[in-house]
Amino acid sequence: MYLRVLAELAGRQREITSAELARRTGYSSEQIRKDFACFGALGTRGVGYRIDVLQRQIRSVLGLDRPVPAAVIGAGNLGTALARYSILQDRDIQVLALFDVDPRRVGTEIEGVAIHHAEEMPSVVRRLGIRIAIVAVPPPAAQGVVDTAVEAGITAFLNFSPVKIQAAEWVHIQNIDLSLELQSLAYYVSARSLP
Amino acid sequence: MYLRVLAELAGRQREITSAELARRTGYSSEQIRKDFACFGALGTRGVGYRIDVLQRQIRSVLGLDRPVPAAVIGAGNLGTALARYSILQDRDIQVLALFDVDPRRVGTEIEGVAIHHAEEMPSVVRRLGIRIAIVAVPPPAAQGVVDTAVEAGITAFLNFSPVKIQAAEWVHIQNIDLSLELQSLAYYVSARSLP
DNA sequence: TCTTGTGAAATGCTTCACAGCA
DNA sequence: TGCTGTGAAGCATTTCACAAGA
Repeated sequence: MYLRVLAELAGRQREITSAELARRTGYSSEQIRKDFACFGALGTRGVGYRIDVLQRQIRSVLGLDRPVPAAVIGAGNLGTALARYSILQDRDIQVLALFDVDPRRVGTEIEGVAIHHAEEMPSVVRRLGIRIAIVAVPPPAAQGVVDTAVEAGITAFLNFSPVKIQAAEWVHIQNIDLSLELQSLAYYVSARSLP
Repeated sequence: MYLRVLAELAGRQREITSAELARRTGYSSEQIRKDFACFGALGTRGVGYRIDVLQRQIRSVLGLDRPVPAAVIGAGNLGTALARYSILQDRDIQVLALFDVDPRRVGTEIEGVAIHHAEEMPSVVRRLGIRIAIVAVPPPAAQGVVDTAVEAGITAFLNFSPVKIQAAEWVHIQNIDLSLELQSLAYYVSARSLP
């Protein structure tokens, strides 16, 4: 979030105060100063933080100082949409491959990125240096593709399947559960008691 | 999450203990008992909670005791995929309409659900009783479509645009920021220091 | 004078421990 | 005996308040 706000400001000014960042992000200024202190960024009292230094430092902490090769597993509706989204929007995470098991999809491409058969994962992952996988397969297939991907050397996952995936503790799995998000929305619908 | 686990168990058994739910969800048993106490569910000491009572009670608290009509705003790649996903997967949240401004899309349909022009939002929302909107439009358009939707009477949003949306405090906006999720993944990629 | 950097206080959340009931 | 229900304790996070430095 800091990177996003800083990118907007980068051309216009050289420094930014924690108070101004607070206004733009919605976090408190103390929180921001604590965060920055935590990853070693230091500001100038009476002035603020240098934007370019901050950007470099945050990128370095997040591991975004070079592009990170990624793959999308599952080239159905959601997988395809996510691939398009990531390819076009994100410069830091580069989607270099898709995987699927459907022979009608394998061999085609999305925005110039090839769809490989899931069995080719080990070789393709190694060849392209892929480090991140976005999982968008049907729930019953999720555990299996993650197992395969872990064996191929991937340790970071963004999982869209609504299932709890088991993996070694050094594997990071970040879940986005659309069903859960949708259902929890119902709670906030006002006037539920109306006819 | 409780509903998902309970649905799996519903046929097989009548009661469930907080300890067993803890095993299946990953939350602690005390947490679960506190949650259940909080929304008025009560179990039987020595036995556990009745699954059917629990389901009814959770649905009632969440406002899922009847289907909730919803719409998807933005029928691009992501919007279309989300619509398909919601229509097919979710029985509690019913996507009854899509909205877009592109005349090539307006008038067509996705899985039998019509794509309307965004200008028709007020009348369509009123006619179909829509209470939830899933926002999947380009960032610059997000604030505008939310304003329109709020005026049409929608108070709950699931926003996929990477922008902070301003709205009255009685409007609930839940954000899913794919860029942020992706970028934060980079942090968990192991061996960042390798060549 | 303005803003950082940070211990201390306050607040919120989770876990513990056990009384109470079927 | 087994499991719920819940105050109390422990732990974590956030906010406050202010000293220190440009």
